Amino acid sequence: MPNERSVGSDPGSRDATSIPESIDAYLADVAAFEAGSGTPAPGDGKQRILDAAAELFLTRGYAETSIRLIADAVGIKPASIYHHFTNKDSLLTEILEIGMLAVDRAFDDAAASTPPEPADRLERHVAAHLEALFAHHAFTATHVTVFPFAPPAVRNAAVAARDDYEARWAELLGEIAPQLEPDALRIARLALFGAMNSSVQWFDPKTSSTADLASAIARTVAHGMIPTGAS
Amino acid sequence: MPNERSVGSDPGSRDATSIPESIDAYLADVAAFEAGSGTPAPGDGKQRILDAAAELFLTRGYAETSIRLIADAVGIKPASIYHHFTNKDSLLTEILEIGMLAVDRAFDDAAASTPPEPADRLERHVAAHLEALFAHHAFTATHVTVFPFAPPAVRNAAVAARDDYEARWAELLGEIAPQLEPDALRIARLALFGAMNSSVQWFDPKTSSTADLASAIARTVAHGMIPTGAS
DNA sequence: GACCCTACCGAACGTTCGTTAGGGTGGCAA
DNA sequence: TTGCCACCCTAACGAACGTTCGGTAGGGTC
Repeated sequence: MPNERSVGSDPGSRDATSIPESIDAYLADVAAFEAGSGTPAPGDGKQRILDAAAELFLTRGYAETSIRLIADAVGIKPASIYHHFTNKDSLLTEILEIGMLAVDRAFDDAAASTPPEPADRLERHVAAHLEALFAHHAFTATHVTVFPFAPPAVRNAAVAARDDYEARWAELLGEIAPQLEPDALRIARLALFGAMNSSVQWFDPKTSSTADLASAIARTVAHGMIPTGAS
Repeated sequence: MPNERSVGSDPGSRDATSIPESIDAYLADVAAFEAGSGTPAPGDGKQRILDAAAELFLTRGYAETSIRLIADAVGIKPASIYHHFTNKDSLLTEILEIGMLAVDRAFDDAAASTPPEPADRLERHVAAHLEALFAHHAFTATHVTVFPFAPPAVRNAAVAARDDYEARWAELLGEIAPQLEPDALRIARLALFGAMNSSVQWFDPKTSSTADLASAIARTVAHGMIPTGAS
């Protein structure tokens, strides 16, 4: 309920700062690209800017990444970026929205299938979050490390979607662990978020599988790392 | 056990804007360490620069915080900062060293007392880490959020001490949860770090006690958030 | 008084920043 | 053919950046 799904695939309207459509187009193009078609799609320039900027923002930081550096990475001149984005802030805003959309859809997919056991349900959602985190790594991980230092205007534009996503997790964990009090539940939720999101800084999806990571984290969170018996 | 001895005993500090921090112990150590040059360095002004810079780096980010902004916060002119620090990088380096020293000493204190139960031992160390995290908040939290985007030279200078601290935790958790395999142990350790350190972004030590936070996190990590059930 | 030292300042340096103005393509629609 | 439009360019703007330099006030030491 909290999240809005009325995206649609209508590429018609283009209101100066109308962003959701382009996000949808972006995700569609990414899916098409990953499906095998390596041909440069129309509107390719903007997405290449987004990709390069997200990667640079993530590795270097927002303020440390200049427009000129992004332009060099794409292979164009700095002024050309302003044909696709009104300013640097809007570039980061769009990246954050793409990342939020990715994890939100992953939550949808995980919620669609309903495992019986609470532990399995938790693990499925943890796996969905982590897979989205690394599948669209540059866009989702930006939420973890870059967001805290983003300009206030950018943070304010992204905070609503973030709150919605956290609310979905709060509801889920409330059902999974009904015995926990609200305070403990809130701490457990935020600690779980910290544990999962911190993995973008130390987990390499090329050496291990995200499924293994998800099961390890989910198992620890579900049953703890000390075998039952000790008080 | 927590090391907060000389908070307000001396009327030496005359300013109301500075955050009360017990960094004098650190400065004594630095003076003893650099005894070769023979410069005693009383350093009241330097201390205020460190406090203001740490707070600004933490809230705004490193690149986003200008030397002029730090100088304004302290009440001096930008050029005066270069009397105490060779450049901006060295300012961040020193802040990171102070933060690392704080958590490392907290680990020492926690290790000095040896509780019998693994769960109690874990909780004591979690509490020690979290208390250091919030007692020297601006200096320790900088390691969490600012470090990833610090200039490479600064990161390289701080990475050794960070590795040492992580190794101490790895040994501790290996003793607490000997049944876990190395891979699972590593993930559990890093996930625990992510959970604890993320609290600097959502926990307010003024509304709740860090001890409650520590027990909540430690209990979740030790026994999980799902009551004893089949996996 | 001569000398040194710490702490700070005013003024400026050269560089990089985000951003804008204006011009030139090539392709597609009429 | 003409006109438009998406796209990218060169060139430059003012502002802010980290940093340096020469200088000064004050205090301690012989």
